Amino acid sequence: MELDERKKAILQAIIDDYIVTGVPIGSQTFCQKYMKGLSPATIRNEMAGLEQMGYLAHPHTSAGRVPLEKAYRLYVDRMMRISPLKKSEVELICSYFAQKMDEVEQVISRTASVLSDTTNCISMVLAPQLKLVRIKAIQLVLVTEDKALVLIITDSGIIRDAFISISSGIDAGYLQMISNMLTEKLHDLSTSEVDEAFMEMSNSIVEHTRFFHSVVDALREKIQPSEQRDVILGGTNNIFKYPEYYDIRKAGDLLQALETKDILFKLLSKDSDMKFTITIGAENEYEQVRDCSVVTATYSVSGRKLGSFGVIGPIRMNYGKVVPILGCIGSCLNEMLSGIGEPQRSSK
Amino acid sequence: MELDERKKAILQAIIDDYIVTGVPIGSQTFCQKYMKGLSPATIRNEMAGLEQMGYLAHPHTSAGRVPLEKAYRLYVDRMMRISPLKKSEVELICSYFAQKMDEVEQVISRTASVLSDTTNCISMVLAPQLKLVRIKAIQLVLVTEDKALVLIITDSGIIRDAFISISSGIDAGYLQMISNMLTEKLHDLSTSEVDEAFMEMSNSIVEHTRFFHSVVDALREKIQPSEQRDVILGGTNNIFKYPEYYDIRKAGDLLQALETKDILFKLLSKDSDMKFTITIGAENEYEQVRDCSVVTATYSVSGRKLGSFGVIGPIRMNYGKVVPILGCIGSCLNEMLSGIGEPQRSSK
DNA sequence: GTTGGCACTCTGCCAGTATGAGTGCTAACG
DNA sequence: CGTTAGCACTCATACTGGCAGAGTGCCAAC
Repeated sequence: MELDERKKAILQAIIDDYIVTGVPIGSQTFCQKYMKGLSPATIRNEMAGLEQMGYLAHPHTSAGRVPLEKAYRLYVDRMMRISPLKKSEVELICSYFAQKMDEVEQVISRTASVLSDTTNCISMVLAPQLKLVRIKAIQLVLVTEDKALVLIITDSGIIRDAFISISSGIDAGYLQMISNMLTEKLHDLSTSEVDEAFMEMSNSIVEHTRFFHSVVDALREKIQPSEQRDVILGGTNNIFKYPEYYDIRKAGDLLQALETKDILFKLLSKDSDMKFTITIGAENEYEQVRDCSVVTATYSVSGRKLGSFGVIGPIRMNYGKVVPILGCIGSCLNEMLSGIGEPQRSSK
Repeated sequence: MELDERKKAILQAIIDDYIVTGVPIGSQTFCQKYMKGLSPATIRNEMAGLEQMGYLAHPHTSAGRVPLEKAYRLYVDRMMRISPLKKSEVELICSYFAQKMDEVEQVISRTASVLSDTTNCISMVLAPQLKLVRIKAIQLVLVTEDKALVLIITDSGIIRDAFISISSGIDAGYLQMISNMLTEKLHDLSTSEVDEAFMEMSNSIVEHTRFFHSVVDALREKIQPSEQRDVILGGTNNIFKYPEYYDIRKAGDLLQALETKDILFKLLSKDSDMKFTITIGAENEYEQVRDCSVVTATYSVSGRKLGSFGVIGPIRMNYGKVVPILGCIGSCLNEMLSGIGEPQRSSK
């Protein structure tokens, strides 16, 4: 059987309807709402065809039809109307970023909020991944007589800090010397190359090895990606808005699975060359999100991809709205982060 | 009617039972489980008395009895057996803190995890409140040519940092000068006194006022308590373990209410001179947690109260277990934080 | 190809009924 | 007088059959 134009139109209407109502639609209601020109019987025939082709199903004999994953796939690939956001929506999103934000963490957590608030889905954001940036400098600062701060300064504005304990007798001058040395050795290296550089160094430094090692350990730890630190989650309560999760066990299981962040990290780390990835239900690699859809996008600063973000929601999520929202938030992120990272014009 | 010894024993057994089962208990089952010596009829008489006194209720005529809040109040005040923790339980708790933790934030988030994991309740932790500590030093660090880091170093090991933008032309020496000046002026002030000190200073400093103001603003903001930053939440998924929250709306409403952190902050900020506070159901000041119980405790370092932590759970929570757990975690916290704050012995 | 008609199926809702858990009351017992 | 057995009563729960409504599939006619 062929998927002719009319079938396509019917399928699209069914999906559009199901996305907002969440209930199966029957031939009669369908005619009234979408195709007054045709009789229910005709629609029934067409629906039967679509069902045979694997696009639709009905939960039981006397129920209306619901779209299957194959239908959603077709929908997002070829039928979805990506309506540009309304001005008010864009303004709403921008307002989340209007506040002054100095630190990357703030931007990231703001992003999670705006994402979940505007899409009504669970949002996830992967913080900028250090492996993609280059080290600009290392700065050690004496804080108290037994404690120092290690600052890792990168070329994309991300700064990470770590406290280390020091034994007494180490003074600011010595710390500055170590800072200079580390900066010189590590300058312009990508963070994936530092381990090598450390190896090389440990041969040449013999003096003060204990102190040196504690600095290196701190650096290494902070540079490594960490699921717990790098993935943040937002709007988990949105799950309660969808009837498909009124079953408390389903809701609990999903939230439990997300809490470990393991899966989220993997979902967000998988890179693709697409601007957006949409993964529908069983297409998902991880069992725990097989009855969800996942939409992700990446953000970048001055052309370099730094991290990604996205939403998890029911399979009938409003793809046509989620996609432009991700787009808009992506641009905001880009702007915010380059604001933080790059030298700012001296305030006039 | 009098609350004689036998009535008390019966009431206690009913509460103990209800805490673990969560279902009303009838006279017959009660006899079999707890008082083989007496007949169900006798128990019925006693139960009727307890009901009249306001300790028990039955949901409908042919249901067993459930304890009322008045009963729980009596229970926690006078009948509860606070069993000391088993060795394995103490070890479990300690294991959460075994890992090396340099930063207060890490300790706090660890605390939330251990609390929720061991009590099966929702946990909340209030980070150390700066208003209770004294400033030891302010340190400005030049990070890049247009950005500096402001470090607030306190006498209890809490260090807070903030980035500020600077206009070019400010060098490390100048920053050091400002640092020294600020340290001198603010040294040994409690954070609630700094605003005054700022006022005083703004008169004497005329030069570089813009820069100076940005430092002061950053300081002020980081010192202020912030609900969003200072309260953290853990184990929200534990809510799904209790049948009383199988109603998805109740669960959603509670989680929604907690997410704003407003109430949590107030719950944890209310100080009392008790070691623990237990607030049962309607005793709670805030409507959103009126069908929960809240147990909180404070933690302190070297005798000074720094913050508090606690759990939110169903009214039938296992008070007898939660209390010693809070106690144990309190000691761990104390130890951890003084480890971070105080000068460490030079590693041998 | 489209449509009306019709028999069929299945869910959801309702009322009725049986069951069982648990109560309150009363009268009898030690 | 406290304790107990007996009994009538209440109410939630589960099951039943019946009925209405939504929707389908198929067939025959247009």
